[in-house]
Amino acid sequence: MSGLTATPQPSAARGPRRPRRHDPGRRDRLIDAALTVIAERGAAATTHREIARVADVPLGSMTYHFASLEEVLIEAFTRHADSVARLFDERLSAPRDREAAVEAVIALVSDDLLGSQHDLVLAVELYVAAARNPALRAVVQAWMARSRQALERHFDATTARELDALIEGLVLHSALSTDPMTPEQIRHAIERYLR
Amino acid sequence: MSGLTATPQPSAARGPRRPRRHDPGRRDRLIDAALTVIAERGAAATTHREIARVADVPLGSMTYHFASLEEVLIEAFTRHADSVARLFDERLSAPRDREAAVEAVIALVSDDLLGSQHDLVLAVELYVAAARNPALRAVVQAWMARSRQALERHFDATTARELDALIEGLVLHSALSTDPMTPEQIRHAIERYLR
DNA sequence: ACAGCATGTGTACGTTGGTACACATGACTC
DNA sequence: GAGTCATGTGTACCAACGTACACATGCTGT
Repeated sequence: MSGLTATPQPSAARGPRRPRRHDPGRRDRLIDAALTVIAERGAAATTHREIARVADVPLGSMTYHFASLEEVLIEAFTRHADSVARLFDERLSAPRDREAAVEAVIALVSDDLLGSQHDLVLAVELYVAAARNPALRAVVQAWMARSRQALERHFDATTARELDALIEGLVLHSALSTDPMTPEQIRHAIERYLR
Repeated sequence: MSGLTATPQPSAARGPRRPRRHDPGRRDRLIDAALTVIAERGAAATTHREIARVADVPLGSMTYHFASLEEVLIEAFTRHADSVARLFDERLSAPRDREAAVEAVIALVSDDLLGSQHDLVLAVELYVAAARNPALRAVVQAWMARSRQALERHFDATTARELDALIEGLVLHSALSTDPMTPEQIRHAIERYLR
């Protein structure tokens, strides 16, 4: 252990020697692993080592692919925001009239947003992280703008903004409550607002 | 520095020797300092040392007054939730009719909740922390229940719950937006919902 | 006045984390 | 088929942290 020449153990000391090589797309997998870790432990408790463990790559791989931990977080949250925004786009591109649009919003909240504790935690994690990181604040801005834009396919700008806020509140309260709102309650709230 | 007998420097080495003594209420001050640190750096980045620095007490004082860092966080968030809940109670105890109650809600959001970036960040920090800590989840539950109860002085239970969610969404979106909602916009959203 | 004990203080210890970096290797080019 | 270099890997270093703990001190009741 003199620091030089390292004696890399004769292939069967600790752990089953890692023969891994040629792993294209590893960077992508690392970003996905980062999202898993963020959802499980929180963004602030997310470490190079834990991401590497989840993705089953050596620690050194993290510093090779990312200049800093912050870069990992930004890429991960950007990917997450993109995928949720895509949900909004898809749900709201189908409806042809306002009534169908209302149903689409209800389905979006009940099925997509409330369906996944994972996504929900990621959203709140992003909000907190954004409170202190301008780059992440930009990610949140872009996400919100895209959501509103999707809603504006069917509602005027003011309604879209207010509805977006209502959705946020409903989802957040349901997520944190031991007694989350049922789909019927979600429907009631949204219909009452849009009536 | 042999570990024993400590040689406490002759009163003018590093820092102006600390003659402090007899500080009743220090525990309270530490909890307030903790809230300051949480708002500034985030709950996950809150450390014994930073709280002690802010409160201007030695590190050892933290471990004397609190069994663990988690205990500090729980006490701090509990205090915060209490003080916000008190705001709800006060704002909603005055109105004598529904119209006045609507005005009270608008004032509560515009003046109290949106007025302080500090409180707002604390709320989101609490939500994230609660996602992984059952004791904090209980704090959130109690807080939400109390808010709803205050609203139920003037609105039926369903309306109270939905209104509470709407308030949450409005506040959160405003907090994170580079283009926060104006008091007029807040009024519009709440009146539209309660109309 | 004095003993006892709650309160206050300084420092050490073991752990974990971000990052740096020297070295290894195999895919690709020509 | 050889050489180059992007990619991959192991480990070291230093800083920061939670916590433990030995020691100091003066308020308290008697």
